[in-house]
Amino acid sequence: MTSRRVTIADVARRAGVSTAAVSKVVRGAYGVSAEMQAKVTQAIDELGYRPHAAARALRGRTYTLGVMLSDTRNPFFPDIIEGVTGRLGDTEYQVLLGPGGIEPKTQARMTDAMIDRSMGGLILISPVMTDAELAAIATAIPVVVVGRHGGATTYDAVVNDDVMGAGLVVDHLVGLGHTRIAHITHLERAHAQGLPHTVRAEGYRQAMRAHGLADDVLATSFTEEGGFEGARELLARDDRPTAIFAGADIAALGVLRAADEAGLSVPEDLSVAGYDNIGIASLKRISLTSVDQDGHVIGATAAQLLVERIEGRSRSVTSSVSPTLIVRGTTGPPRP
Amino acid sequence: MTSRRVTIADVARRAGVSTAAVSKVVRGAYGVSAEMQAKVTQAIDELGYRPHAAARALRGRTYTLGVMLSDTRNPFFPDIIEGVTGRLGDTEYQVLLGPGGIEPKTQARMTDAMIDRSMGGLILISPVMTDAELAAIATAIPVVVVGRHGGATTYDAVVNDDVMGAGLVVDHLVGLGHTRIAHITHLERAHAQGLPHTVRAEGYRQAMRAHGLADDVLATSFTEEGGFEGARELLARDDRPTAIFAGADIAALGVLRAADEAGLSVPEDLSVAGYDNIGIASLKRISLTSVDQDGHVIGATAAQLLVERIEGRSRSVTSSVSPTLIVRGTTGPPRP
DNA sequence: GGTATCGTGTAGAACGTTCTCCATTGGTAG
DNA sequence: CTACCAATGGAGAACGTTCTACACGATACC
Repeated sequence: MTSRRVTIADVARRAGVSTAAVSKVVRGAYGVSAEMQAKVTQAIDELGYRPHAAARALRGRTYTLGVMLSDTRNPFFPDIIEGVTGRLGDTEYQVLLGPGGIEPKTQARMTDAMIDRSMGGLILISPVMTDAELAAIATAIPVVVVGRHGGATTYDAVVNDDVMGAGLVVDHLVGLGHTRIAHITHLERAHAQGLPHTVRAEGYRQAMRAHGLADDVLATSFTEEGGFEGARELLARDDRPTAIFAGADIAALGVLRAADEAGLSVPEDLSVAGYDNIGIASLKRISLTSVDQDGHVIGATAAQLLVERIEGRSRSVTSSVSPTLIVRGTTGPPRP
Repeated sequence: MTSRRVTIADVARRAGVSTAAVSKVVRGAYGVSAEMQAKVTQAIDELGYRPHAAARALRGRTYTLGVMLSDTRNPFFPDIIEGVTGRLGDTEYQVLLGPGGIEPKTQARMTDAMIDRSMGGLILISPVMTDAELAAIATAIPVVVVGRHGGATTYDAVVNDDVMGAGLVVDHLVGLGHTRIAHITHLERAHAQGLPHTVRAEGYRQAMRAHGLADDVLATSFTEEGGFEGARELLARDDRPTAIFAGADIAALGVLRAADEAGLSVPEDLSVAGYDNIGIASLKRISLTSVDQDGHVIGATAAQLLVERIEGRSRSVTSSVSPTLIVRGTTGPPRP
C-alpha cells in the first residue's frame, strides 16, 4: 500500500551508473566528473530521492544534532533554539529537540535515547547530572553543555556570565542610590553544582562587597509564589530593603505582587529587578528591569562549537556570553 | 579511541546463543523459553546493551515519535508536550521534537527530515501547509494533526473546540449584563484554512447571534501590540464596547494596556477576556479571564491516537477537546 | 510405530547506505 | 614501446538489526 521509498539504487538505475557513484555525488565526495554529477543530480531530482538517515547512520555520519531540554517551560528556550537553528539553517545539519524533563533519571534516559538514535552531537541545556555522568556521555558523542558553570575538560561549554549579570544589577541599583539591596535565590539542589542561580547569588555577594555593602540573600524558589513569599518576608522587616533583586524574572513578578499587596509603589518605595528578560518583562504593563542573556547568541555559539567539535577539534572550549542590563520601569532612585 | 558499541552479537556471544535469539528476547517476541529469557537478560545487563535505533530502523520499527512544533514560542506548547510525554512515559516510545519554524517551507523541510529519520509517526502541531501536502505526508507515515479544524480523512486530528470556547466567553459576558462585546482576531493567512483564530471568530459570531446581539469583529494580530492597537480603536468609538474578547491572551494583555492608558478601570469600565490561559494569566497581578485549552489532554490524546494508528487502526478519528472558562478578575458586570 | 503438531532455537537474507579497494582509461615520461 | 601515474567509475563488504524459513527434539494422536 505505502509506496516503497526511492533508494539510491533507484537513482543509480535511472542514471545508468553504480550505487557507489550516486553515493559519491550525494556526499559531494572526490572523484566525480562533471558529466556524472549532472546525470545523477538530474535522476535525483526526477525521482525525488532523499537519503535515508538510518541507513546512513549505520555506516557514516548522520547529519542530526540533538538538543536536550531540561525544562520545556523555561522561558528563554525558544531563543536558544532559534539561535541554534539559525546558525545551522544553511548547513546540512538538522536539529531535533529532546524533552528531558526535570528529573536526572529522565534526562539520562533522553540522552541515551539520543545517542541510540545516532545523533552526531548533543547540546545539553542546563543538564542535571553529575560531572562524571556528563564526562561519560562526552566520550560517546561530541557534547556542548549550556548553562552550567564549572570545569569542562572533555566537552565544550557555553555559559552566561552570571557573575557579571548580577554585578550589572547591583551596580545599577547602587548607582541609583540604594544601599539595602536584597537578593532572592533558588533553594540549592543537592547533586548539581555550578547551576546559574548559585553563581548569580555569588555574583551578587561579590558586587555588594565591592561596594562595601552588606549582602542579604534569601532562598525560596524561582516561581511566582517563591518570589512573593520571599518578598513578603523581606518587606516585613524593620529595615526593609529599598530594592529587591530576584534571580529570575518569574520570581520578580511575585515580588511585584507582594509590593502591590503591601501598598508599596514601584519603583518609588521599592525597586525590583529580575534576571532572564522573559517576554512579558517588556510588556508595558509590567516593564520589569532585567538582565538579558541573549539566548540567540548562546544558541548560535553552542551550535558553532558542536559543529567544530564534530568536524575534528579536540581541545575543549568554554565560551562565556556577556549579559546586558535592560533598565525599565521597576527600578528608580529610593525615596529619600 | 571511542570504545565500540555493545551490539547484539556481543550479547549473543556472552550468553552462548544466536543473535536471532537475543533479538527475540529484546523485542519480547514469541518463542522464547524462560531459561533463554534469563540468560539473555543477564548478559544484556552485564554488558549494558542498548539496541541501536538506526540499525533497527532499517528493518523493523523504530520506537520514535516526532512532534513538529510550528512556533516554539507558543505558550501552551509545553503543556502539549508534557501531555504527549506523560502518555508515553511508560511505553517504549521516545519523543523527539522538531522545531519547524513559522514558514511553510521550513515546516516541510522538518517533516521530511523526520520521515527520513524513520520516525514511527508524527504529531504536527498547527502545521501551516495545504491539505494536499498534509495528505501526502500522511501516506508516508502515520500522522496526527493538532490544532487545525477541517476534514481529516487520511490522518487523525485533535482539535480544541474553539467554537465552544468562544461561546463560553460570550455567554459569560452576556450573563454579566454586557451587550456591546467586541472581538479582536488575527489577520487571515492566505493558504491555511481552519486555523484556530478563524474558528474562534466564527464561534463568537454564532454566540452573539444566539443572544440576539450584533457582532463586532476587528482583525489586527495576536501580539501585545495588536491587542493594544485594536483596543485603542475600539475604545475611541462613540458607543464603545463594555467588553472586549481577544482571541489570544497575548493580545488581551495589549487590551489591558490600552485600558490603562485610556484611564479605564478593569473590570468596572471594561471587561477583558482572552483565550489560551497562558501561564501569566493566572498571576495575581494580571488575573486575566481566559479560556483554558488543557494542553495536557490535547497532547495525551494526540499521543494515544498516534500509537493506535501505528499499531494498526486505519479508520480516521477526530477528537475534540472541550475547553473550559477560567473566570478571573478582568471580567465583571458593566457599570450601569 | 509412524506421523502430525508444537515449542524452541538458528541460519541467513534483507534493509539502504558508506567506503575501501580494485579495474579501466588515457596521458605522459623515459 | 613500455612503465608509470592520475582520474574516474564500480564491486562488494561492512554497519546492527529484524524476520522468514527451517531444523530439531519432544509430545500427542491414531
